[in-house]
Amino acid sequence: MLDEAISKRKRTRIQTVNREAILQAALSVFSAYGYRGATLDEIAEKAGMSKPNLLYYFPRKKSLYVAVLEETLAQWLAPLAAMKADGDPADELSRYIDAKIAMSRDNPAASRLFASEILQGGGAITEFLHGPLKAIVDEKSRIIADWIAAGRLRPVDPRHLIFMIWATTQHYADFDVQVRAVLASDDEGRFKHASETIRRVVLEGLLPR
Amino acid sequence: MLDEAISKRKRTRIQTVNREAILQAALSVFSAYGYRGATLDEIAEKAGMSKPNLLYYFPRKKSLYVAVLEETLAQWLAPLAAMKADGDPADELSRYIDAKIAMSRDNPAASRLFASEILQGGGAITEFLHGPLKAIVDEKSRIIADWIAAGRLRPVDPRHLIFMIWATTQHYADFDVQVRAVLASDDEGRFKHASETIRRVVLEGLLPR
DNA sequence: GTGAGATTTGACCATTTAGTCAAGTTTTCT
DNA sequence: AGAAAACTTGACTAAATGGTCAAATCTCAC
Repeated sequence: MLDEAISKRKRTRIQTVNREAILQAALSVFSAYGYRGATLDEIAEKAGMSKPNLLYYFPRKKSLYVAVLEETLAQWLAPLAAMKADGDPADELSRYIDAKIAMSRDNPAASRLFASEILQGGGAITEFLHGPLKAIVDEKSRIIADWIAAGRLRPVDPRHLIFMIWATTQHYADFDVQVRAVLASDDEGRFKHASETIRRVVLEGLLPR
Repeated sequence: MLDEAISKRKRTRIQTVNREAILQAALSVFSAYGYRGATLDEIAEKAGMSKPNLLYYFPRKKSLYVAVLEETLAQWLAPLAAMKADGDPADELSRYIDAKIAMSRDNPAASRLFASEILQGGGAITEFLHGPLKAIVDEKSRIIADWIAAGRLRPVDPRHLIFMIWATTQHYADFDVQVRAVLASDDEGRFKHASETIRRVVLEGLLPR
C-alpha cells in the first residue's frame, strides 16, 4: 500500500519527516555493516520508531536498501558530471579532485555505503553500473582523450585516470579508520593534505611541460 | 579444547587439511559479506563439512574471523616491507606498485576482506593498525622523506603518497565489479593497464626533471 | 468537533543463526 | 588386532531477525 504507492502520491508532513529519519538511520547502519549485516531493529531504533512503523514506510528490507542506495548514487555522479570539455584540464581535474575529497569529508557514510555495495558484488546496482555510470565515464573519457589529442594533457588511459581519482579520494572516507591510525593523532588537516597530494601528483604527472 | 590448544601442539594431517579448507572458505565468505553478514553454515558448506565439525576447529565465529584476518595481514604488509632505502626511488616505487597490483589480481578476496574489515570500523585489527602497520608506514615514510631531501624525489607528503598507492592498486580488487562494468567487456588487460597508468602518473609526477 | 484516513505499536510468527552435546566413526599408535 | 585419541555429525537450543496483523491513537479537511 505504501512505498511505491506513497512515492507517487504527494507526501504528508509526517511522511516526509519519517522517511528522512529512516533513510538517514538506514544509511548509517547499512554503510557500517553492509546489507546482510544490517538489522531493521537497529535502523528503527536509530530512526526513533518501532520496527513495524519503519516497515509501514518501507515494507521490505530490500526496498529500504534500494531507496538509500538511489539517493546516494545521484550524489555520487554529480561531481563527475560537472567536468566540462571547454575548461582548462588543470582546473577541471583539480575541481573534480576537490569535490570528491569534499564528499569523503562531508558524507563518508555515503561513500562507504557505495563501497560496501560494490564490495559485496554490486547486485543491487548492476543497472546503474552498466547504465548511467558507464555512460558518464565514457563521455568524460572522450573529453580527456580530446585534451590529450590537443596536447593539453600527457598521454594516459582516461578510464584508469578516472579510477585513480575515485580510488584516491574515496580512500579517505572508506579507509578512514586506517588513515587515522597511520597519521599523527587524528590529523585534522588530513583532507587538505590529501587533496594537495593527489592534485600535485596527478597534475605534475599529466600536465605537459 | 581445540583452537588455542591445537595451534600450540603439532597438527595432525587431517587438521592441516581441514583448517586450510575452512580458512579458504571463510576468506571467500567473510570477504563477500563482512563479518556480520557471513554465516557459519555457508562457510561450512563451502569447506565441505558440517557446521559442528567446523566449530570443532574454530570454536567461535570470531576466532575463525581473526584467524583468516591474521593470515591476510601478513601478506598485506610484505610488499611494503620490501621497499629499500638504498634502491633507486623510481625502481622501488615501481616495484611496489606492481607488487600491489599483482596482489589485487591474484588474491582479490584478501584485499576485499581487509577492505571490509576497515569499512566496518576495523575493530578486530585496531592493534595491527596502530602497531605493525603504523610502524612500517613510519619507517618507509622516513625513507621517502630522505629521497626527497636528497633531491631524488619531488616534495610530497610520504604518508599520503603511500595512501595513494594503496588506494589505486587495491581499487582493482575491491571495486572489481565497478571496474568491469565501466571498462570494455571484461578487459583482460585491465591489471596491466592499471599498473602502467599508476606508475606513469606517480613517477612522472614525482621524479625530478 | 468529527470522521475518514493516516500513523503507530504490542504481540506474535516463521526462519535463520551461533553454538552445544552426546553418540558415533575413523585414524593412529603400539 | 585393539584401544586411545582424533574426528564427525544429527539433533537440538536459545537468541536474533524479517515480517505480519489487528487494535489503538493521531491528524486534518470539512
